[in-house]
Amino acid sequence: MTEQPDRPDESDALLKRADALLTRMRGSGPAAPATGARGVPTLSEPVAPAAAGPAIPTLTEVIPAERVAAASGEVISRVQAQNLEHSLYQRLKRDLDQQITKIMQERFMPDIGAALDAALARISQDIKADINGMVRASIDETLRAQLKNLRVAVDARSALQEAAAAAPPAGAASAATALAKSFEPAAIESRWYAAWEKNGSFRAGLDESNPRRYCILLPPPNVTGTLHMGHAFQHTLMDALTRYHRMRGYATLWQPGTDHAGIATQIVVERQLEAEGTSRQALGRERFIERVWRWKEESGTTITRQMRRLGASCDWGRERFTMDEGLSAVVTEVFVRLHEQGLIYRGKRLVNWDPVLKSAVSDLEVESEEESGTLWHIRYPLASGADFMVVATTRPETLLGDVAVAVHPGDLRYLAYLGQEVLLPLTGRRIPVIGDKAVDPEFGTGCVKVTPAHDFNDYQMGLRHGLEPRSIFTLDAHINDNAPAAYRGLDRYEAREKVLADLKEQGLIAEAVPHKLKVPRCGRTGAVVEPMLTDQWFVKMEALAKAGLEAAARGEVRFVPENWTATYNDWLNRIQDWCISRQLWWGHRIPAWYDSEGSIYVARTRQEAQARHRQAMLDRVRSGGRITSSDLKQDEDVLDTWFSSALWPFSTLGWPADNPALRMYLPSSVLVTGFDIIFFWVARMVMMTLPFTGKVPFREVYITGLVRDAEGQKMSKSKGNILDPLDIVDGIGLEALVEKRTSSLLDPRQAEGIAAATRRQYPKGIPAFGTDALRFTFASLASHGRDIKFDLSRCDGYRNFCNKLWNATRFVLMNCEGRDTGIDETLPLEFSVADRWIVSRLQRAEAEAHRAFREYRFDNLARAVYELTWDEYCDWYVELAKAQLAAGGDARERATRRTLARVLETILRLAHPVIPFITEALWQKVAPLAGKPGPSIMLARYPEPQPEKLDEAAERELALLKDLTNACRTLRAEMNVAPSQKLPVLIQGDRARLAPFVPYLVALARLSEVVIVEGALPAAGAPVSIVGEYRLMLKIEVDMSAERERLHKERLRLEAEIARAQGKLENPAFVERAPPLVVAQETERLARFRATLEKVNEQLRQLA
RNA sequence: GGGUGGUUAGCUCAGCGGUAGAGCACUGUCUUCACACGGCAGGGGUCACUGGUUCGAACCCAGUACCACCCACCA
Repeated sequence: MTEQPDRPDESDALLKRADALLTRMRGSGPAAPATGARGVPTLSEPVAPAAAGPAIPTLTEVIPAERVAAASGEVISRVQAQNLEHSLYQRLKRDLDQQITKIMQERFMPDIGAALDAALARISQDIKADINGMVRASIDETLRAQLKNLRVAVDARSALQEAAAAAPPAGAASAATALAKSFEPAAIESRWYAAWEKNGSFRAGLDESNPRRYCILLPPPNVTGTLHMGHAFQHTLMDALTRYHRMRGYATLWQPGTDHAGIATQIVVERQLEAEGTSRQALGRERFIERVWRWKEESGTTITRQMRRLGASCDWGRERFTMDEGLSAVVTEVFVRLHEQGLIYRGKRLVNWDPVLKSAVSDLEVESEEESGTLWHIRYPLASGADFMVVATTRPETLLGDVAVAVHPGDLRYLAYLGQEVLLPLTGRRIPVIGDKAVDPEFGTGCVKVTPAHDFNDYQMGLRHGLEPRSIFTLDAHINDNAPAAYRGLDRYEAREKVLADLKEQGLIAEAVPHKLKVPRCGRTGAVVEPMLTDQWFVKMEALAKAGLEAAARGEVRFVPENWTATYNDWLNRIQDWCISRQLWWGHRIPAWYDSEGSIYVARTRQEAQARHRQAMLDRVRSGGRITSSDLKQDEDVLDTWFSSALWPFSTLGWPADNPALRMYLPSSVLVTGFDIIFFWVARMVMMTLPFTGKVPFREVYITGLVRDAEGQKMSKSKGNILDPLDIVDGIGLEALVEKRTSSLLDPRQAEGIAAATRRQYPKGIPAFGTDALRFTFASLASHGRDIKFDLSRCDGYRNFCNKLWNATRFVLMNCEGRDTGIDETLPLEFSVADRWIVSRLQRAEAEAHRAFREYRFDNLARAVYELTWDEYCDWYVELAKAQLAAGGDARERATRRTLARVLETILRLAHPVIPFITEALWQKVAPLAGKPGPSIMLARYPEPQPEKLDEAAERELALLKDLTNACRTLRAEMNVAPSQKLPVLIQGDRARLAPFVPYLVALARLSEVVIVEGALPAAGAPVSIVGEYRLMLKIEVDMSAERERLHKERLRLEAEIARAQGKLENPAFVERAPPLVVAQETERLARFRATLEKVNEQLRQLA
């Protein structure tokens, strides 16, 4: 540090002198002619490319021919391109450096002197900078041109595989094989998933002697569906949980399967038929169902194939489908039993009716959206002719079905009209005016038209007043014959127009005010739902719901996060009977048969129903009645899809037959799902599983957030904002992405906007991140109680993490393969503070991982693994290990290698549940070095924390070393010391304590020398630097925190004492005895405590 | 109308009584021999607002505003 040759003013002066020298030399020197026309540049002249002496080599000169050939024939990945660029860059740079040096040496007289040398150093820097720019530009341009010319591979996957094939085979048995420079996920993923599945690693544990059992039921996706981000997210969590417990030695089952998804699937197939110019009606029921089955066979494997790509470790051998024979039998069995218990009944009720689908739908399937409409005020003339009553309605067409006008019984305005009749306009019918408390006198006119057949409230009102509902709609929502002839056959909206026009003509519309109203639409078809009186099957919910509530209250079913319990309870408390019949064709046919008189026989089979019928007829014959034919007709309807889903927890386990799986895995451990199906599915599973098995279906329900897009919008195909998880895994080009997003829009006019937004958001398409990076991202986003705005840039970070892990492994392999990693326990080992420290940190991370799994805090799990791996292992331990290995010493090196290998091996196991592929591939190579070779990481044990290995002393020492190192680095920066220069440092402190760090400090902070002094600081101006305040700072920190803690404890103690004293005071018995004294004492103590606090605070302020 | 959650760096989010954090983005610098998908150094915050509790509040309490979502619906 005695000289600073790089100071600008000095070197400028040097430069001028050098220029002068050169100018003189150019005139007479012998070097000039040799360079010909190019001439010799002066040092202060800008270096133009053409004048830079040797021509810059062209790309083809530098790239080995075979690589160019390889690159032009195939699509290369981004990483490969970068690697290529990087190596090119390095090579060009090296060549240029050499050339520059050579030119400098040849052209300039060696005796110009040291001054010129310094100037040369600077000028060559400038030249380098320029050349760097040119090289970058040239490479960039060339690569871009090259990429443009590349043929787009027909099959992206095969290209990927080719690319992967070029890399050394991952996980090969030979420990000597080198890893590729960067992590390339594709090959690893396909190789290992196949291996796991083939080896039966996912199979359910059916050993009943194992008391630890873990089971997750996969919420069955639609059989013909495709994987979306929500699935990928939840499956990641389920897979992590399953892998974690499997590695901990639990008997595990992740039960997969698919759902027949009645409405959704039927609609899809109907659309196909429509495109073919036919229809389900034309085909007939039987052929239509055949057709659906065919479609299921075709596309039913898509989603399970996609799940495999994500590494889902389900037991595929146990895969079930809700329409399988076995599961269908369970559905029938349950239906029959519920019917026998009187919990299923058939009846004519007002239900939500989808006029497009022509089926009933449950309340849950109806979604209300606010739309603007009009509130019409319509005059109903009194029958007496004396006056009008003005009713307000948003649905004027339903007046054709009115059976009364209602007012609030206490409404003084209309008191006189109660009991009178009004003349229903357009129909001439006379209907009564009734009083009902449900009418809000404040709203509208305070008069309500009552249409029991087409409104749920009116239906209830009708029941209360004994009014007969009058249906005016056909099942496809056209006016029926109950209405005046003029309206018959009109669609409901045409009817509205005509009714309004006719009323207007008769002067019966008093007012029309704009009004916001909620329009109920079917969640599936989007059609406006019509309340309709029809015959349907229902499940009585009251008793079932009560049992469900009690199970949660007893804690047998626990929600995580807990606040969802309230949602669950709330719904069960207000539950209505469940309409389970659907007028569809695709689904479980209701096991009920009718005879010609309409008597119902619910039975498991037609034979059973017929037997039942014969018995009934026999009874009737005996009592002298008539008999009907035994030609029974089965109910045409099918069951709500959710009926079979509700049975999933036991139907998949082979119920009602007793078997090991049923005994071991009911109740299952946890259900992982979104809040959107708490009602549809979660609650119903509890209610249906309890009565039939006496068990709850699952002990815990982990409710995940919903995956939304980067703007927080729900992802949906019709909005064109979907991300396909596999596109993140494999990558996708911009054009393909745009095509995908705009192909299935509800409104094709949006296409342009969506295409533009997509191009803006992903100008280069999506690069391939690999499954592990995607899974890690999901895990890191999975905090509680929040929806997930999926942000691709998070993926970036975790892809980098995978690469970091990959390269850390490369480092360990380079240093440990073929060397002594301390597997032979008899050889001496000498562990350093650093070794003990990283082991201690590892222990903490392990404890954190277990806690995270217990609490379903996958974000904390991800963070623990990330920070341990990157911030501790890579940033510090590996660097420290380099110093240790360089320092030499058998026992020390052995201990270092042993620690390097074992900690890494443990990290891999720790991370495996989240990032299964990369950990498996790396583990194959690392495990032997750690003395734990095995066929698969899946069979290795998950690390259990060993508290005895926590080493707080080592952690404190390392913290000190980190601080020292950082202080030295800061010092370097502040003193502006060039990276190539070494810096001597003097540290004041405890010699015995600091001495062990010296080698580390020298290596980590690029010091040339560390001197530790005790006592006084050296004189000012000495050629050393001082990191003297250092120890003092630490001391303050420690003292402050200790003091705080002491005060806090003291305060808690005093507060407790005061609370006790107050408790005594409130106790009359005590007050009688000796109250005043105690209070005085406690108050005084409190005052003293406050004074102490004041004092300490003052001290703290001063210190700060 | 009832309920739940949210508001912290440019963006996405952790933190939930004790010196404001991460990833991405940004600035500078470095082709060093695990990693440029990297290292090192850095900039960037009245933790929505107002009160209260506390020695101390992003954190606890009360209220306000705004944003989501769920449930029930007034025709």
